[in-house]
Amino acid sequence: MGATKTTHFSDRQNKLATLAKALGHPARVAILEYLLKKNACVCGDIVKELPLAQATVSQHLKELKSVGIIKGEIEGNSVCYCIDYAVLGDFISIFTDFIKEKKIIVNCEC
Amino acid sequence: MGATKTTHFSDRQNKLATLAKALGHPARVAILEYLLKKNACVCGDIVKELPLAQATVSQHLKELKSVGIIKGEIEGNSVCYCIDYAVLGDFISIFTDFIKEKKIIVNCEC
DNA sequence: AATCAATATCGTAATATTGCAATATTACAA
DNA sequence: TTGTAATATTGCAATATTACGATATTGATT
Repeated sequence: MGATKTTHFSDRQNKLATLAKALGHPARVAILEYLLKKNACVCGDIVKELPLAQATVSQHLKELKSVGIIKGEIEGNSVCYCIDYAVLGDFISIFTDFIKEKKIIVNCEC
Repeated sequence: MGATKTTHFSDRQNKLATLAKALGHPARVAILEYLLKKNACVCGDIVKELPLAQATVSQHLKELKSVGIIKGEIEGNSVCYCIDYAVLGDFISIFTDFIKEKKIIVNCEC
């Protein structure tokens, strides 16, 4: 085994899990944090910002890109990354929905 | 390698990553969803609810417990799980803060 | 005490993730 | 066109995760 069983879960559950997983590494949190602050920036700046090798950062960027939460645009020699706010917004609303199902009056029976 | 480098990231980044990671599996999303709906329930019910073997569910519960987002209380020979709303609330506020740093006027320069 | 039911833990196989050096690729500059 | 700077990709080693059968543990029941 080792592979996640996704087929038996709902699309919504899988989607939330996939996006949460993308946030599930401090380097990727740091990348997003930086992009949220700068709004957009060149890959090289991200590499300089992080305590990881260029190859590793590139891999994390790829992962964030594959989930759709960021996008990169080639600018001559370099690549400018920015957050895809549509996807991030989607994530936030799924997460918000998820949380909203909770009963307001918190009264754990156990 | 294979181990995440946490030392060079901030506590806040690591915390957010850790909690996001806990949500990064559809089974754990499903467990939390169920607990949010039921407010509290016995382990056996969760096992019945999920398309996974008892041992696997137990492992996922352990992971959620280790992050603190749920807690289990022994009730005779069964265990009643519920969400720790303090921790979940903490998570939500960290996430909200994280998001709030974004510039409202979204205008990607790339 | 013996058994049963519920849950946790162990052991292990399959797969995924993390990290990096080395190398490839690409666009620009000289 | 040769070189250089910026990114991406490849290949690989170390470690983590996922999944589950088997077994242990614990409380309840007989």
